Amino acid sequence: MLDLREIRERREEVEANLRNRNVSLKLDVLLEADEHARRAKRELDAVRQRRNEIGALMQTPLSPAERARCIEESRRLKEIEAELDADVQTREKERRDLQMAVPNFTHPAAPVGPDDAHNRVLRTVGEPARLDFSAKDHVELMEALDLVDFDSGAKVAGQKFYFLKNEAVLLELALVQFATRILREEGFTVCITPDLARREILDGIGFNPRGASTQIYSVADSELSLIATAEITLGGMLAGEVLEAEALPLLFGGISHCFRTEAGSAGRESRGLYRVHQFTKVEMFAFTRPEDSGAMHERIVAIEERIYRELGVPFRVVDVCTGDLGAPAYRKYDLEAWMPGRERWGEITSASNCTDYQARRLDIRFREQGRKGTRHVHMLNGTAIAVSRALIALIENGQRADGSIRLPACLGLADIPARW
RNA sequence: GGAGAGAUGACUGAGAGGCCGAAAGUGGCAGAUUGCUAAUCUGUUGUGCGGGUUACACUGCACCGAGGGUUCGAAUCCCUCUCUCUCCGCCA
Repeated sequence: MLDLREIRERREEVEANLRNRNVSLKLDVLLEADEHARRAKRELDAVRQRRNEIGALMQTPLSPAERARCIEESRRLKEIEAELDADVQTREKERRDLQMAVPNFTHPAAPVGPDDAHNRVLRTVGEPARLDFSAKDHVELMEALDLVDFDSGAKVAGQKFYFLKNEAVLLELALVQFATRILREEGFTVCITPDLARREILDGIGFNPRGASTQIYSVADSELSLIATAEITLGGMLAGEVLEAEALPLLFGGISHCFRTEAGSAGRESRGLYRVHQFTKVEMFAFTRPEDSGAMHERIVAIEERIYRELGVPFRVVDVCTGDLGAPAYRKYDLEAWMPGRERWGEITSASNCTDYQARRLDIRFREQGRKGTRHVHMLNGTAIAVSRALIALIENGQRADGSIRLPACLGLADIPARW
């Protein structure tokens, strides 16, 4: 959410940003709604003022007749107030809905373009292995090695659910531990978070739990939804709090399951584990002072790079273009691993600097000595390890001609032996 | 799941229909002072949204967990919800 005053004052900039991001939204409509809401509020305040005056009068000595007149007027105003109040409510809601649709500002260096074809590759680490045999994809490999069972997943929970089995289970646990260890080394406070969260928290982070195209599963008859990422719970942790400047930056790691409906993405790049309804993820989250978020963003990507370097997976770092940024992100870097089975790069992590966009909504501020008032913190998130995607990268890159899978030493696991 | 207690400003904690945006203390900020690393004294110190001003000043409304209700008037009374604590039950 952007500040309304800022939208008013930086109108040109906001409109240019909407174009760059390919968001069709009429700012006029919002500004008009804002005008209406403020006018309605002014009228309401005037009525309330009068009623307060009457209240004060009632405390002074009055004749019974005057008294009766006051009560009468106040009663009458009360009805008007109720009407005006309802009007203010609806107008403010209108305004808020529109305001929420305005995406964050964009880092000036982010590439401009409508879709991911315009993402900029910043650097490539490692090289796609040249295999002297024809590469299999992870589905083929994992089914042959009895590491995954999609059929049973579908039977029990539906398409795009799966049972992870045998060495793949150890692999998931090892990956989670590996990432957790690194995050602790890097100074993160590591948490296992709830897998569900309240609607207002989802909203604050920028996920919409309702609507036709929602990515979010909601629990019927409750305010709860299954989280799509621990970004939601970690960001929500400090909702409504005022932090001390000296306490910043605050770094949290979160281990959680992630649930996604993947509405509308059927068939697209969805083979095997690439796009599933549930997976495990270790997430990084940072709360910083505004002036520190740029450097923190670089640091988060550096940690992601460290993780995948140690895992020995070839990857590249991509600066995501304006049209492909989510609404809250000011700038976003993705890591894309080489996936031999698909013979292309596939997203394995994502690091976003959301500046104060989420903090304003969640009301997370900080106070510092010598400065009046409080400011909103900047919030950043990044993937340490999304297990399902990491499995694809590890298994496809680790495959050998004999059908066995080589695993990186840092996980402390033996290679997975061939079964045929 | 059952019974009870509670939620007040950055924090502790009073307030029990109008004199309460809210005592007092702590902390923060500004100043005074003192021969010694801090004490003492004085002042000041909430947030949001409006109006107003070049900018201040000034000013209106709202906010005492959230949402409703009663009342001319609610932090205070009633209802619902959320959360915290205590006890009992149940369970992993």
